Formats: sequence, C-alpha cells, structure tokens
Amino acid sequence: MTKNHAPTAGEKTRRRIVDAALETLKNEGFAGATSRAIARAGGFNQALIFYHFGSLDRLLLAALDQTSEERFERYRSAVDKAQTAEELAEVAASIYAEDRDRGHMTVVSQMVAGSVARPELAKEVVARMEPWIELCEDALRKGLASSPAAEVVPLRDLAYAIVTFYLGLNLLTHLDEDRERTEALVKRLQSLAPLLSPGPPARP
Amino acid sequence: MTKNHAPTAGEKTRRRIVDAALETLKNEGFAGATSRAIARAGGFNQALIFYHFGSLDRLLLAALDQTSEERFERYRSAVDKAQTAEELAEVAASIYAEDRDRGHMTVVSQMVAGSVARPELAKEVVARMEPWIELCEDALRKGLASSPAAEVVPLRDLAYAIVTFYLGLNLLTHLDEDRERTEALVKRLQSLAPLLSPGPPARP
Amino acid sequence: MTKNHAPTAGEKTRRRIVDAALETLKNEGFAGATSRAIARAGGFNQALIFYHFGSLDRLLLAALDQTSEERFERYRSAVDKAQTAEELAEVAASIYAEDRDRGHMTVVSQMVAGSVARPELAKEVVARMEPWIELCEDALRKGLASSPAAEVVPLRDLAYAIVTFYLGLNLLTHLDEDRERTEALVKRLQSLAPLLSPGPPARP
Amino acid sequence: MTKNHAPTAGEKTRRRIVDAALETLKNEGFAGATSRAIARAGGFNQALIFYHFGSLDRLLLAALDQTSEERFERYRSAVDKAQTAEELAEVAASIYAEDRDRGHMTVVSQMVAGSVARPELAKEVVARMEPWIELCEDALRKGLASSPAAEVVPLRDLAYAIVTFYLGLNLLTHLDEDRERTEALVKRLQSLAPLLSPGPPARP
DNA sequence: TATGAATGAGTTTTCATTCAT
DNA sequence: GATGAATGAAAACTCATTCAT
Repeated sequence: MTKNHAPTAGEKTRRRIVDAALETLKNEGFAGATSRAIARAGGFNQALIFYHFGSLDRLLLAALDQTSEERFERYRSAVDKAQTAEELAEVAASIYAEDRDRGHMTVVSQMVAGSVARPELAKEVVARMEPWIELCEDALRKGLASSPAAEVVPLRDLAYAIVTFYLGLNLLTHLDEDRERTEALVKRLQSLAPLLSPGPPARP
Repeated sequence: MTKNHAPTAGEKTRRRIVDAALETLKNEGFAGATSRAIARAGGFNQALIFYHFGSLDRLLLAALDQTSEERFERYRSAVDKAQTAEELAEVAASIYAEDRDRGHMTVVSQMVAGSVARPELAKEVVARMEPWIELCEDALRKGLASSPAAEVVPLRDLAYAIVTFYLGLNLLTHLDEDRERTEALVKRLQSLAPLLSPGPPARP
Repeated sequence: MTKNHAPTAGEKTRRRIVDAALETLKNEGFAGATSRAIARAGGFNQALIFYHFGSLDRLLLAALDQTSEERFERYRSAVDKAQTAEELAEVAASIYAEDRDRGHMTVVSQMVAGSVARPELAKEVVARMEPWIELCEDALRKGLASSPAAEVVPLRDLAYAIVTFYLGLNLLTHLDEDRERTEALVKRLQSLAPLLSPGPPARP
Repeated sequence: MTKNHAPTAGEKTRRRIVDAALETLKNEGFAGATSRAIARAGGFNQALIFYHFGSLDRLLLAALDQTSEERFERYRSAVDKAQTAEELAEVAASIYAEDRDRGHMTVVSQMVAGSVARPELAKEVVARMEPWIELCEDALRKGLASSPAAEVVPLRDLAYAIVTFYLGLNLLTHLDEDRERTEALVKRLQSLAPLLSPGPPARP
C-alpha cells in the first residue's frame, strides 16, 4: 500500500496539489476551497488540478485520503501500545490535540459538512470514516475489556457515537474563538477514564 | 415579545423569504444556499432578500433565529413536564426525531459548518447555540437529580458535550443515506436512560 | 421668478430632496449620486424623488439650478460693485474660495463630467452654463475696459475660456489631496490682475 | 523599455481589452465604462477583463497608460522640433485636434471626473498627469524664452494652468454638440502666439 | 507534464423605477 | 403627499472547467 520507489515528477506534483488543498481546506473551509484558492496556496496553475485529479471533488477526496492515511497508521500503533483505559484516554487526548493543531479534523468536518446535498461526494466521505470507527472500536475493546460498560452498549455503537461526537467537537473547536470550552471538555472526558477501569472506582 | 397584530405585508414577505432560506439550507446545504437558489425556492425576486435583510448572511441568521425560536418554547415545556430520566430520554428522542424530520438541526449544523473561516458569521452562530446548551443543562439537572453521574461531570460540561454530539449526529444523519446507524445509535442511547435513574445513592 | 409666498409642504419637501441631492453630488460624485444614496442623505424615501421630480436626471438638473440661482444673484452684484481690475480679481478669488468650500463647482463639474454620453442631460447642463459665461463677460468688460487685452481677444471668447478653465480647476481641486497647487495657481492668477489695468504695468 | 518580441496571445488580448476600454470610455464616459459594456464593445467575455487585469479600475488605469504613452513620445518630439512660439502654438493646436479626434483627452477628463470620491483611483490618475505638465512646461520654456511673460508667471504654474484649462476644454468639447465654440476658442488662442514671440526685451 | 488563456454560468449586491396603499 | 414593497436589469467579480500549445 505504501510506495517504496522514489516519487516520480508526477507524484511530487500530485503531492504538492494535495498539500495545497489540505492547507486551503483548513484555512478557508469547504466553501473557500475553490480551485483558484488551492492553486494560489500551492503556487501552481489552476489547470493542474484538473489535469491530475479530473475534478475538484476528486482532489478534495484525495486530500481526505492522504491526511487520513498519514495519521491512521500512527494512531493505530499508539492504540496498540496502550494497555489500560487511562493510557488509551491519554492516547485519545493526544490524538485530539494533534488533530486540532494540525487541522486533520477540520478537513474531515469540512468535507462532511460540505458534502451535504452532494450525494456522490457524501458517499465517498462516509466511506472514508469507516476505518476510524473501527480503530475506535478496537481501542474501546481494549479499554473496556473487563468494564461493566461493555455489556451495556455494543462497542460498535459506542465507537460510532464517539466519532460522531468528535465530528461535532471539531466543528465547534473551529468556531469558538477562545477554545477554552472545547479544551475543558476534552480534559474532563479524559479524567473520566479511570471510571471505566476494571475494579471499583477509587474512593474519594 | 410575541406579536399580536395581523402581519403586515412586509412581515409576510419576510416570513416567506425566511421559509425559503430554511428550505434551501435543508436541501442544498450552506454552500447551496445562495440568494438565487433561495429566491428560486420561494418564487420571489432575488433583490427582495436584500431589500428585507440587507445581506445574505443576515437572512441566514434570521432563518436560524426563526427555526430556533419556534422550537425552543416547545422543547422547554416538554423538558419542564418530564419527571424522570426515562421521560427526559423520551423527550430527547422525540426532539431528535422532529429535528431530523423537519430539518432544524440540519440548518444548525450547516450554519455551524459554513461559518468556519467567516468570523463575523461564526460569532453570531455560536451565540445562538447558547440557549440550547442551557436548556440541555436544565434537563440534565432534573434527569440526573439523584444520580451518581451528576457528581462526576459538571452538568454544564455534559450539556455542552451533548450539544456537540448532537451537532455531529445531525451532520452524519444527513450524509448516511440509510440512516440506520444514526437511528440505532439514538435508540441505544435512549435505552440507557434507566441507568441514570435514582438507584442506590453513590457510595459515601 | 423668486417666490414670495410661504413655502407649501410640497415645496419644502422638494427643497429637502434637492439639498440632499447636492450633498450627495458633492460627497460622492455623479456616479455616487444614486437615488438610494440621495434618499439616505436626506432621510427620506427613495420613491419621493420620483414622485416629485419624475426621474433622477430631472432631480439632478433641479439641484444644479438651485445651486446656480442661489449664487448667481450674489455674484452678479459683487461684480457690479467692483470697479477696477484688482477689485474684480478679488471678487473672482472669493468666488473661487466660496465655490470650493461650499461645493458649488464640484456639483457643476460632476454634472458636466457625468453627462458625457447622455445627450439629453448634456444639453441641459450646457444650457445652464450660459448665464455664467455672460456674467464673466460682463466682468471682463469692466475689468479690461481700457486695457489693450480687450482688443486682442473678443471678450466672449475670453469669458468662455475662463469658465472652461474654471471647470478644469474644480475637477483638479477635488483630486489633489493637498490642494496646494490649485490654491497657489489661483493666487498667482489673482496677482496678475494689475497687469490688465489701464496704464503701463508698474515697474518692479 | 519598448518590447521587440512578437506579441504573445496574452499581450494581444490585453491590447484588445485595453482598446475596447478606451473605445467605451470615449463613447460612454466613465459611468458607462462598465465591464459588461467594455466586453460588448470588444466582443469578448466579461471575465477576460478580470483574468487579465484583476479589476475594472486596473483596466481603466492601464487604458489611461496606453493612450498616454502612445502620444507622449510623439508629442515630445514635436515639441522638441518646434523652434518659435508660433511653431509651438501650431504643435499645440494639432495636439488638440488629434486628441479631440482620437479621444485621448476625453479619456483623461473622464478618468479625472470619474475618480472624484474614489481616492485610490484619484491618486493614480493624478500621478499620470504629471508627465504632461512637465512636457507643457518644457514647451513653455522654449516658447517664452525671451518673452516678458516668463518673468511674470513661473513656468510651472503656467503649465499647470494650461493642463487645467485643457481638461475643462475637453469636457466641454464633448458636451457641446456643434463644437463651434471650443473650436473657435482654440483658433483664437493659437492666433495669440505671436504676441509671445521675442519682441523687444522686457524693460529693465 | 504543465500552463496561460478562455468561457458560460454563477456569485452577492445595487440600480432606477413603479405601484398599491 | 408620502411610503413600504417590489422588480428586472445590471453592477463587479468568481466559479469549475476546457483547451491549445
């Protein structure tokens, strides 16, 4: 899946274009991610987008793919390494921090929001959320291993709920200027992790 | 606060325009809610939007206000009437169903998503979410009255988390064609309500 | 020609509209003197313009008439009173100062400039310059009475040349931010008046 | 400074657009020089204007530059060749005739008039008048070499006055349908040139 | 592979004007 | 007399996309 050969000129250009698309999606949102804006951000010709990707939609999906792939492996191995609910919560918090700071979830939430009323785009975007739900489910399986919570909600549903929440969270993170609230919320959630650990909750 | 007089011609037109804006926001999303599209949807002249609202943004915010106000009172009284956590969960589920079917939260989530990278719009949109967080907090206060959960997370944070989740949920509801998943998720969450009911008090 | 009776309500409104039109012409130029801008400046309804004047062009011409009439009598008597070339030069300089400060010639030059390519408007505007050329000619007749200059150029031509120059001057006065140059030019010209006086020029 | 290479497609198009802008400025005035009107005049797509010039203002200024540059060198060498006041007066008269017939000064006066109340445009327009004032000053220096007139008015001021007059003249030329008057005025002024010729030196 | 040029349809917004009240 | 509402046409400018080179 990952390439081993040196990148061809074409590949390098495609990469440049995708990077510019991600930049623009982060800074200007879906509505601002026009071919002109992307070309300006990357310092190349508008027409290149269509030469390499055929359409703007296909470029945006490619950008979504790239940002996803880059993070997926890293996040998966972080999840694999974590052992306890606390460790997983820490992983989750650091994923949030990185996604927020580097803009990954801005890209995702913008693509999600932008693809409403555009069925072909929506289909692709939804499909690209699948692996994340699975990763989340795996993490939950480990974190809730012997917790009573696992019996109450199917992990699949819970994973879906978390991704859903994450989507909303990222939208709000971008809106609220001071970010205090979203920040506080994430910290709060993280502090709850011990409750899910096996055994009686630590008495106060 | 509510008007008693018969609506003037202007008020009726403004209403027509707002309704068309809501329709368009629901069907075409934020990016598709152009002045032309709204005028087409409502069967009136594009210029009317600017005559009555000055700018497209102001119309969109007015639409957000209208759909919010209409629902707010109704939801508040439903929350006030509910007594137990189960009842509140039922109220929540029916709110979700209505919002989904009538499109309220599509409007909200589209406005939220669309106002990324548009600070002036974002400010207004965020301000308009406040009452809903409060309503949610009130509901939680009642629902978790004697539940141990209330000790673990401040209600305010939890309310914010729920609205956040709701935002993501509505975005996804619109994307996923079959809606099975979001539907199932909501049912599942509803079924958890009894857990929050007053059981044995938290251990001292 | 001048009215003696108390102004009717209609006359008062017409006056308000004309005043607003003049204000707008001065501040925004011909291109900015739209019916909306004028109505805003005067705090009345756009439709009033059309009710009272039939069209925007007719209002603008009425404004031109008013500002002209107001000044004309005053200037004529000043000219009549002046005896020598120096006195006339002083009158001319003070006319320039007032026109500049109160905006009369801005109105004129904007109307002149704006009526290019609008034959009906141009015709009316040109017609309204006639009395000024005559006033200027009269002044010249007095000022150059026994000057040799009067033999060289027909006064009519010279008057036309002066009005022409005055037109250009006003356009430039509005453009040049510091006005130093136009100001200096006017002073310079004024200082030349004695040269036109009868008798040998004063030796240095 | 001048290009030697064959014009690229882009240069040819830019030229076409500028020519159309000049045409429109001449025929319809500043207020009528809309992007639509210019595109119609040149038979090209409106969007081309923005592709090549970015904004309508920038096109209009480019048009002003082109018509200026084209004439400037020619006029300068005509001025350089002329020796006597009479010759210079002839040059001036033929410049007027050409400017009038080909529309150069209509363009200038329209740009001047149109940029009132548009500071950014005004700044650029004023800057573009400078070389003409200088050219005029040079001509005066030669024409008035040994004339007493040179001692009375600084040449700089006189040059500014002439350009000012010329501005007004062109505005009026376009307004007065029959042009008889402006024509006569120019002839009259030309006939005055001999008065400026070296006669007896100014009395010491 | 890349690019400058080009375009038709779109964007938000403003225009002068009309009309019913 | 006066006004709020309404409109078709037009304003400047941007869109995604195509195409010749």
